[in-house]
Amino acid sequence: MARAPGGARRRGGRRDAAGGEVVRKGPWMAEEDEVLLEHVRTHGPRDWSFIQSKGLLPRTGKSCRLRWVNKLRPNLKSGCKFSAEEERVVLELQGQFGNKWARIATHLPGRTDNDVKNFWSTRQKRLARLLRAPLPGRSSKSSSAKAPVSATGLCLDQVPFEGNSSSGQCCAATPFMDAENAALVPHDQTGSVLLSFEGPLPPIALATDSHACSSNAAPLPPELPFDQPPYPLIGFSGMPESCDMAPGFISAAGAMDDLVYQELLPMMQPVPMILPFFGTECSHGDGVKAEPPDAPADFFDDLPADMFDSLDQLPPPL
DNA sequence: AAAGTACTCAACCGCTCTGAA
DNA sequence: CTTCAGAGCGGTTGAGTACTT
Repeated sequence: MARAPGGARRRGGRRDAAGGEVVRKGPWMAEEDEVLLEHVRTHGPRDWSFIQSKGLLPRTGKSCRLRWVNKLRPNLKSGCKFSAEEERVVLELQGQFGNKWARIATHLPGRTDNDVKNFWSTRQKRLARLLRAPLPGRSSKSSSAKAPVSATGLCLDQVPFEGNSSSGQCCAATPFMDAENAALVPHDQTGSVLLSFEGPLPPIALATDSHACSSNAAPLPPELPFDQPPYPLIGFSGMPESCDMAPGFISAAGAMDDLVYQELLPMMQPVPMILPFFGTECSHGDGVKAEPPDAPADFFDDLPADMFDSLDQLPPPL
């Protein structure tokens, strides 16, 4: 999806009285990248404002830094969709930290905070559309950013991300449940019927870059034992091993507010009960299409008999 | 094939944090 | 202690592309 660099863009850059560009904005050109890279080679990734003050580039220091961080920095997985494991990490860490994208990104080698932010934003938009409801209250700096969602508490964020990401060119498919199906399940069932995670999840282990398009993983942060193999995504014996699950479906009913539930109710009518996460896309290369919601008839016959043992009982209806 | 919609990505803005003077 | 500049971060926007109808 490469855009032609230097093309007209919404932000044209400030100009002086003579019309000459003082601060250039918009897409970066290859020559600008070269200058920026040269600066980093000689000075390191710092002194960004030096670039502007010395007239090396008609860009602000901020802009230079951003360009470096998001595009020019080595070891970036640019153009590579989030793998299932990466998605899982994002979901988990967002639950822990809230919208601390930079912090989350430190746990994802090759990913920038912008990547994570975009990923999350896309997910939220899709979710909002599915629920036919507006996104949760806009930023105001205090709401979303400061309110991490617990790993077990359901909020809109906890609804799984449907796998467009599974179509990534070089990363593993995302075997997420069919999000539309998820929306068809009453919230008290999505929470308890699926899986019930009580207590803290095990520490995140990073994807072993096996799906990653580039093997040049950045240094790992010290806080987490990334040298250990990833813990099982779900301690769930019945799961097909080929379908490692992202945790998006790990949802608990309790926190979903009644408003959302009321909005979901009409949608739930046509389908009595669907186990949402079984509408998975266990992609094996080509990707297997999710089961359509209206054709789950023999579906359960294929599942191990004991796979529901670990599931909670249905809670009493509201 | 065309139109509409959804998705992705790059880059901006404004605010906050941090360290030096 | 205060001020200020630079760096960093999160939110937002809109163009281009992909997908669906």
